[in-house]
Formats: sequence, structure tokens, C-alpha cells
Amino acid sequence: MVDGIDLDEIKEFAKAFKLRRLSLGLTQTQVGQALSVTEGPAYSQSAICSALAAQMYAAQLSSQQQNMYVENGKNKFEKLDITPKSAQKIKPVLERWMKEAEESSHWNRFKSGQNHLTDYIGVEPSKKRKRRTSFTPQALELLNAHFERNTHPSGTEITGLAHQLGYEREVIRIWFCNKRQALKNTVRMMSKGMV
Amino acid sequence: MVDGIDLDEIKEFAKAFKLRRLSLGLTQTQVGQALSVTEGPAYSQSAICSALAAQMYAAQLSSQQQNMYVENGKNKFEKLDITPKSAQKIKPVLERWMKEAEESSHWNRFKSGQNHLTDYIGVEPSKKRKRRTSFTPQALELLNAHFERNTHPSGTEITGLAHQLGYEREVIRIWFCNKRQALKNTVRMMSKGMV
DNA sequence: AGCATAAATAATAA
DNA sequence: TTATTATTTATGCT
Repeated sequence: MVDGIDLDEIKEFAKAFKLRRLSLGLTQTQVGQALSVTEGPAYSQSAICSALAAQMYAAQLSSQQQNMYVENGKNKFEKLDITPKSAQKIKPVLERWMKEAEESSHWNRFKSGQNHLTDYIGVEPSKKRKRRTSFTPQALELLNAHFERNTHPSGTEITGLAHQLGYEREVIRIWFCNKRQALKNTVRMMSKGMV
Repeated sequence: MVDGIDLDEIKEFAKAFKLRRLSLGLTQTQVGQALSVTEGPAYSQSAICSALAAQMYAAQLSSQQQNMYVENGKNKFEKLDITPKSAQKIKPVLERWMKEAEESSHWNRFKSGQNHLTDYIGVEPSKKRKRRTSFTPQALELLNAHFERNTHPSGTEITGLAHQLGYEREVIRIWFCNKRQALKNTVRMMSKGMV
């Protein structure tokens, strides 16, 4: 158990993920492209690879290789650029894949229990410096909206935002400090005639 | 308009600044060093980053990466200390850059900056990328054991591990960074219900 | 060719 | 200003 996460269970997850991917004859790149369709940002091959946390169990498994070679016109190091056309092509694959995933009751249990990334992020520093907070895009949107209206929110406003978003008050306060600083830096550079 | 500042204008500035930097093939660190020569205090990479107020528009731009590797003997988090020698080296770059900045109205013509890029490549030694280190299975075993106990080892612990295993301290530090990232990515994928 | 992951760069919380 | 986190790139293997 690290930071409230069961590493063994993650190893199981990684194994299952890989097996399923292989059973569908998909490369990591293809999975990444498929995910790019339904989820927001593009997933690179490397991201998929990282997500597997494969190093945790690779040593214990004999390495596996695909026996299927797939169409791959481009350099694998290039950024993935998914076109609507290719998205259309891969979508049914993803849907089927996700559907099969649903039927795996073992992982459903997981899904319902792990909806909060934030739990993992904010635990135990054991050091002096506070652990860096990761804001969700939704939180940032709200914060930025407030900032555009008022760069100096009152104490009450800060408390309200903190409560609404579920972050510590101090974290929100610091966010506004940093944001004001960023704005100031920009103005300073502009006044120096750069650009 | 916030506090008498036009936010849209700042966004435009940030965009323009980034485009120019990239078209010259410069990193944020390099620009910071260049500025340190002519302007007073040193500009760190982070300062440049802040000045760009990038978060204001990052979502709207596909992120871009440099293809040039620059001298990086030292920890990038250390304060930049610019020597007269390196200052001398980078000065022409800055001068050229500022000169082009003078004609700030012609963004489209900046395409031709690609031609000039070659002029600058020789300026900075542009050292090679560090050779990817290969950890022994024994080393990985020890590192993973540490990671399972503590994902955020202290500086002292990192130094100890590095010495014990015979790797550079920085290499060990980066290993933990990457390892934390891998764990986080796994958690993220799990929370998305994949598999 | 495809995968795993070290290294580099950018962004930003403290 | 500093110290991490977030992303991307690209190398070493199989």
C-alpha cells in the first residue's frame, strides 16, 4: 500500500489491460488513438505505456510480443494526430473494448472505488514543503472566471470558493497570489518593450 | 479589463512571444539567459514561463516542443548563473532576436525565420542528450522497494541511494519523478474505468 | 516495429 | 525563486 493505493491490485490491472489489448490485436498506439476520440486530450503511445505501470511486473513476466503487424505509415515518435476519418474507423473497436470491460465484474468494483484521484494526490508529505496541489480543469475554469472579474477576492469570497471547489482555503488564497504575480510579470515584460 | 490591464492584449502577447521563441529554436532557459545579459536581473526559465501567462491560452494551442538540445550540465532548478563567456556566446542571438522584434507587425513574414535558424544553431554548444542509463535488475529491485515504502524520498535518501547503487544522484531523482508519474497515470486510467 | 521508460522541457504550486 | 508536477521526446531492447 502506497499513498492509499494497493500496488498488487495495480499490477493485476496492468496485466489485465495488456492481455485484453493483445487479445484484440491492438497496439498501444491504436489504443491511444481510440482514447483520444472519447476522452479529451490525445494519449501518446508512451502515455499508454506509462499507464500500464508495466515496470512493476515486467520483470516477473516473460515479455510478450504482438504477432500481428498493423498499418503504421508514420514515425512512432511523432505526435499523434487523429483525423475524424481514422477516429471513425477505430470507434467501433473502442466501443467493443469498453463494452467487454464493463462485463468484467472484477474491475467494475475497482472503478466505483477509485473515482477520486485527489485522494491519492493530497496524502502525507513527511517533508517540509507541502505537496503540490493539482487543480482539476473545472476548478481552474471557475478560478479563472473569478480572477477575470476580480483579482483581489475578499476573505469571504476565498472561503466560498474553497468550500465550493473542495480545496483548502489557503490553497485558493495562494492561487490568487500566484495568478496576480503571473499577470504582473507579463505586464513588466510588456513595459520593457519586449515584443 | 482587470486592474486597468487588457487581458486580451496579454494573451496576444504571450502567443506572439512563444511563436517568436520557437521560430528561433530557443528554449525558455535560453531566452532567460539572453535577457540576463542586456536587462538587469537574471530571468529564470520559470520567470519566462510565468511571463507568458501561458495558462491563459495553452488550452487553445497545441503544445509545441523544441527539437534542439542545449547544454544542460546542471540542475535546471538551480538558479541560473550566467558567465561572461556564455553571455558573450548568446549575445548575437539576443540582438538578432530583438531586432526582429522591432518589426513586430509582420508575423507572417516571420516564416523566413526558419532560414535564419541555422545561424543560431552553432551559437550554443548544443550538447548531446544524456545517454539513457540502464539500471541493473538489482538496482531496480532496491529502488522499487524504496518506492513502495515512500514515493517521495528526501534529498538525503536520494543521495544515499545514489551512492549505494553507484548512480548519479540526478539519475535517481529523475527515476522517482518518473515513477510517481507512472503510478499516477495508472490511477488516472483506472478512475476512467478503462478495463 | 513496438514497447518500456530515461531524459528533456514546460508549467505552475508553494 | 524554488521545487515539483505535467507532457513530450527519443533511446535501448526485444
